[in-house]
Amino acid sequence: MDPVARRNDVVDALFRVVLRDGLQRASLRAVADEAGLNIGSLRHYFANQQELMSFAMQAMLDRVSDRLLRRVDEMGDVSALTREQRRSLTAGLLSELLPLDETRRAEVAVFIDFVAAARTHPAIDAELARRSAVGTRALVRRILVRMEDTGALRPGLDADVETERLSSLLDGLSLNTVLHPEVLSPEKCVRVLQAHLDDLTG
Amino acid sequence: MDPVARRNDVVDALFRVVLRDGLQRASLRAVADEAGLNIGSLRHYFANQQELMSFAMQAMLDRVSDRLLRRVDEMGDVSALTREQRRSLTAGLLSELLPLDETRRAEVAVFIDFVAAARTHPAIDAELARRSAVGTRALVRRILVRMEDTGALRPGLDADVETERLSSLLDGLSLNTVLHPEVLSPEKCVRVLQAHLDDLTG
DNA sequence: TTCTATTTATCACGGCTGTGATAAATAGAA
DNA sequence: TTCTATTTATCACAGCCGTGATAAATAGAA
Repeated sequence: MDPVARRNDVVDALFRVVLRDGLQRASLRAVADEAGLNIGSLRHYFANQQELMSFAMQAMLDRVSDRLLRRVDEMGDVSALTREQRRSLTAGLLSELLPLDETRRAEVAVFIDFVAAARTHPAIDAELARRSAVGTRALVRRILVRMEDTGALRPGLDADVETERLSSLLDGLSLNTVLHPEVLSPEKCVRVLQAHLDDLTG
Repeated sequence: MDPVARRNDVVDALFRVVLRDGLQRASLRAVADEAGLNIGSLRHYFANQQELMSFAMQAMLDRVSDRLLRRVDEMGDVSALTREQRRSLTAGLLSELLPLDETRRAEVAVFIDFVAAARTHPAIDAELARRSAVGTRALVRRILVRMEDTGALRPGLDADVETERLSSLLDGLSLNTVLHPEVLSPEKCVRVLQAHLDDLTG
């Protein structure tokens, strides 16, 4: 059996447990049960809890990152597009970070548990959580710079401030869509993002 | 001994534990130790874990709510103020929700653990978390409406969308300031909020 | 003082936790 | 087939958990 595939199976099981019962209940035994493995087998692939958690969090970040890169690849040559088309692509790219379907909703739910736990839980790598925040801001900043280069950005904006404003808005929208779906629906989530991008365009 | 004061002492101890070690480690024994009580004493004031958690979360919401109301009271007659003064008051009021000092930082840190756990943890009242989200939006909406009434709001804005945009921005800013202080400082947090309010003014 | 209600303090139980140690089963190469 | 390395499966241990039950101490009123 391919050990890489096995580890991914375990990570999938972990995500299901966290989504359903919360990170609190994601014990080694619970994850092993969910994966249909004996705890001994699980421990053969992950020496201890810390290793499993770090691997799982890294795997989640990789998945999101891969999806984003695939989006960028599919975009192709941007210079040949109209301003309207470019705006749509930008919105689509950032939407990749929002919990708009069940897959991304699960990801964000698990992610919230992870970053919240990273503040205090010894087995969860706080550095990984920090890197994801930095990564989001790097992406958002690149998008804003590109908008500015193509003249799509309203003049007189502070790049630092606008990067943080859009990044934190995305985080807040994700948080509320997942934790309070009856307060913030995915559709409204998109409308808010759209409104913000329109505002930046001026 | 005043039972009300005792319960508040316990809640304070709970907050300290959650801030330092996370909600995960806030067991009845740990909270009792932090409060300098025997677990038996603690259980005399709180029959079980669920009762303690609900009471603590309610207490936290009350504290924030009280601070907001006090702010509103101190504002007095708004109509006598200049536009600039009113803008400053608005920013100050909303800043009450941001983790700008150690007190509010602790509150937000505890709050994050609570709302995240509310999604799955049986002992934590999810309805309370929902109400706090609804409450924030009611406050933000009232502020936006008041701005519109005094002509301080840029025309052509969708109230629903702007309410959610500002609310989620506040949530995102709070989240990142607490979880990634090296990425988002309290000072930058304020600057971002200020920029957003300026944007709404037009 | 005596009685009563409040408050504080222990003990015990079953259950779950991560993990060390070790045995059993399986698969693949020689 | 035989040997070896991988994979799977158990057992045990110390530690923490919430909670039920009950005893001890304290305070305040009669």
